[in-house]
Amino acid sequence: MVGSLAESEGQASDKYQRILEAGIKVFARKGFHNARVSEIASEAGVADGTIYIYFKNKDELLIKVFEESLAGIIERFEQVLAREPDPVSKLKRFIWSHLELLEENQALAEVIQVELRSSNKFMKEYVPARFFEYLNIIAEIVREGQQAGVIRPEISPGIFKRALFGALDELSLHWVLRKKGRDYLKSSAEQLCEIFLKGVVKEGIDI
Amino acid sequence: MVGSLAESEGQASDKYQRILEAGIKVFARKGFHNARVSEIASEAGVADGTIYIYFKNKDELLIKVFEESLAGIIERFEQVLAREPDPVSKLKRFIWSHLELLEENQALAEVIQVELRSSNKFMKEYVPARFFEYLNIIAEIVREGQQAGVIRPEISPGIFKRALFGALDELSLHWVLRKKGRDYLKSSAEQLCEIFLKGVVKEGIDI
Amino acid sequence: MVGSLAESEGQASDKYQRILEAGIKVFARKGFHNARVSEIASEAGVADGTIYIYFKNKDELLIKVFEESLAGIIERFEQVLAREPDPVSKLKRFIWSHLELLEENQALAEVIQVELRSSNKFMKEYVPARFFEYLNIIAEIVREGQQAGVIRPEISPGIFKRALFGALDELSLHWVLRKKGRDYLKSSAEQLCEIFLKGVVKEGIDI
Amino acid sequence: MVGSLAESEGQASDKYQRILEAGIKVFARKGFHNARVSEIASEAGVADGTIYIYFKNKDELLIKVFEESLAGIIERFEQVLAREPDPVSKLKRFIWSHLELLEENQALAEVIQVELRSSNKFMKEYVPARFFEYLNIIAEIVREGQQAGVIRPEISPGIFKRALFGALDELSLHWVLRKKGRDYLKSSAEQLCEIFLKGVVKEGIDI
DNA sequence: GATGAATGAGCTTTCATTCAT
DNA sequence: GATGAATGAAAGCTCATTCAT
Repeated sequence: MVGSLAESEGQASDKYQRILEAGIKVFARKGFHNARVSEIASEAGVADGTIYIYFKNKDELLIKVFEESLAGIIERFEQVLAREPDPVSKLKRFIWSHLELLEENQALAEVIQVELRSSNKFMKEYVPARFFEYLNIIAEIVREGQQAGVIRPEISPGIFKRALFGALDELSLHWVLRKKGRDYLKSSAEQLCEIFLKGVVKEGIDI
Repeated sequence: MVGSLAESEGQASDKYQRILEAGIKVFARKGFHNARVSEIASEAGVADGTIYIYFKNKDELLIKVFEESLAGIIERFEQVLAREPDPVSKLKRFIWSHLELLEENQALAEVIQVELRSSNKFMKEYVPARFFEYLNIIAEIVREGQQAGVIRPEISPGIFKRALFGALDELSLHWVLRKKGRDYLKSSAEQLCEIFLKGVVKEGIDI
Repeated sequence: MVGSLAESEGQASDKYQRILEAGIKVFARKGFHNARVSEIASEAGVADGTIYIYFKNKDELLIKVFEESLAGIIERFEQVLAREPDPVSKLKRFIWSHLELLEENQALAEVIQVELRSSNKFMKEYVPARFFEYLNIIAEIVREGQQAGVIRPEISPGIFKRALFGALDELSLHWVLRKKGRDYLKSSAEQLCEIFLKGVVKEGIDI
Repeated sequence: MVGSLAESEGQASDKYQRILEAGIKVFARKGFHNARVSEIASEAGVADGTIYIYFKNKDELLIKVFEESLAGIIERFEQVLAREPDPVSKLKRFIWSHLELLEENQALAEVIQVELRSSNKFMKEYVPARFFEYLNIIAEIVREGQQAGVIRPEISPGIFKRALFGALDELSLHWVLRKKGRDYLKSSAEQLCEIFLKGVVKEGIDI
């Protein structure tokens, strides 16, 4: 009796957190539509009904999975980027960090890569505020670079942020789905730095 | 008799085509999982069961929607690109054409943008051959440019094609989901040409 | 044109017969409920719709399969039995012939064994007249035997006919379903003769 | 509170049993293929989905209906037969009991008579272990009788058990389907005892 | 008569959600 | 708060039957 109490009460009410993490795992494994609430519950070690105490429904759980995960990522990124001396290194660091993040945390990566897309669609009303925050890290670096005179002023930060994210996203997706190795992520990072910083056209060529 | 009947009925047995187009519309409107076979059927003006005469199941319909649509797009792109004199103009033309295509055909765009993703996931076994063909148009231009000496040899065509597609894709998604106006697409095209051809870093800055 | 006409008209309109035979095969192979009208059609080499020219519906086809098949069997049995000199040999011959018939014509056997049962049920209104005719062959032999003084008068022909048919049926079913060999049918025939003619109790034992 | 609630609800969670009994009724009424899961559910007073908590699917429900019902019957038969002094009376008692059982429980009878057949077919892989147990009660009596010297040694218990069951089965079917009265069952029992114990041929007649 | 493409009613099964305990 | 048995709506798919040719 004591033992079981200790066990069940063990981590106070971390149930919210546990469900969230179970959500990441199961959404990653099965995709949103194929994820079963009961599977998430059992992964989290709670009863099915318990999920509905902490989340309004399955959709909201997915949203929270994004939001909370991104919150952590954003915080971490801001710390990492603060250590970089200039906007150009920040941009490089962003690219590397985004891809490294995936490697460390594939389940979350799959949710963000794949489910964010399909959910964007069926949850049209949901505006992914955190995701915008994440994108704006990029835009902010660009603006900084423009102020510092190292990034061309004709570049639109709002479009650039999506272009870069899209590129990262597509390469990540390919890496996730096609089970590419570690080297593929490294090459991707190097190449993206080249492309987004210097472009592909040879210097001196008129375009 | 035959002729007039065929005419009044629509176009004889264009049912395959009609279902395909209804599929595009409904998948775009609802997403794959929320699209109801019965809705596709009624959109196509056929009975539910008729869909199963032409397609093995709902999954196969989605696949065919991609394959057939992309086949048309690829053909069209190859014609358009053939008219461009050099690899750099081809790359620009590709970017513009991709975005113009979306504008003309929003429903198809939504399916390709969003559903391709979520289906990639649950149809892991399906290898989207046509999509690879599409991507390879980009890679081919890069290779051409490298041979012609106008594109830097250190650029990997295989990674570049995904980076560019990802960027186009993300901007398109944003345009589709956030109902941005026509100008947004134009700016996107211009900016992407700048970014991917010349990079964002000011000339003369050491990186 | 000539060739195809010759072919299609080849056997005049034996289509009725062909469908009937296809019905036997497919009902035997799949059971009534799992038999597809289209499979019967293709087995018969006709179009699906053609079946509805010759038969009101699937149920009626099943009924006709029984009736027509039994008609042939009854005719054959009457010929065979007419050659037997006395009621007791007739009874023996009936048992042997019933089992031999199965061996020659397993598909029909399965239909009669299995589908007759389940169809009796869902087609409650249908009274299998031909089947009664078949059973009455047995009853008639018993009556003959009673008149000739070789069969005990206290035996009810109406109950005996069903008892014997049931026994034959059950052994046949076992043989059909469990893929027993030829010997099993021979032993069955021998044993049934023993049991139904002489009973199982040793002579002299009081019961 | 607990007790009274349990009482008012029926019998606590007898849902398994209730579904089983509803299954017997509906399978008997409609046959396996025409029985609707929703009808069984409403007959049992539960929701459609509840059936799938207790049974894997409709097929398994049918199997369980057999197995559980036969288990009860076999137990009852063994008790009844144990009270009979000798193999011959046991055989008589078996015949009477089988037919009496039907009378008491017509719905179950119909399922066993009719659906067992059609299911044997479509569930070829399912080996009706309980049914074999039931048959073996007969075989065992025969063996006992042979050891006791009251049943002829040339009778094969394995064939006899099927012959007797088939006869009982056919008469029962006729009784069930043709709505024969109580007397028909009595005559059937008497006649079967005569036939299976003493045969139909008059004593002294050479066969 | 013959065809076979088309129909659409109707089925089993799943699973998010509820609520009595 | 926590549970998990029960719910029941809803959807993909099948296939007997029809009917324009």
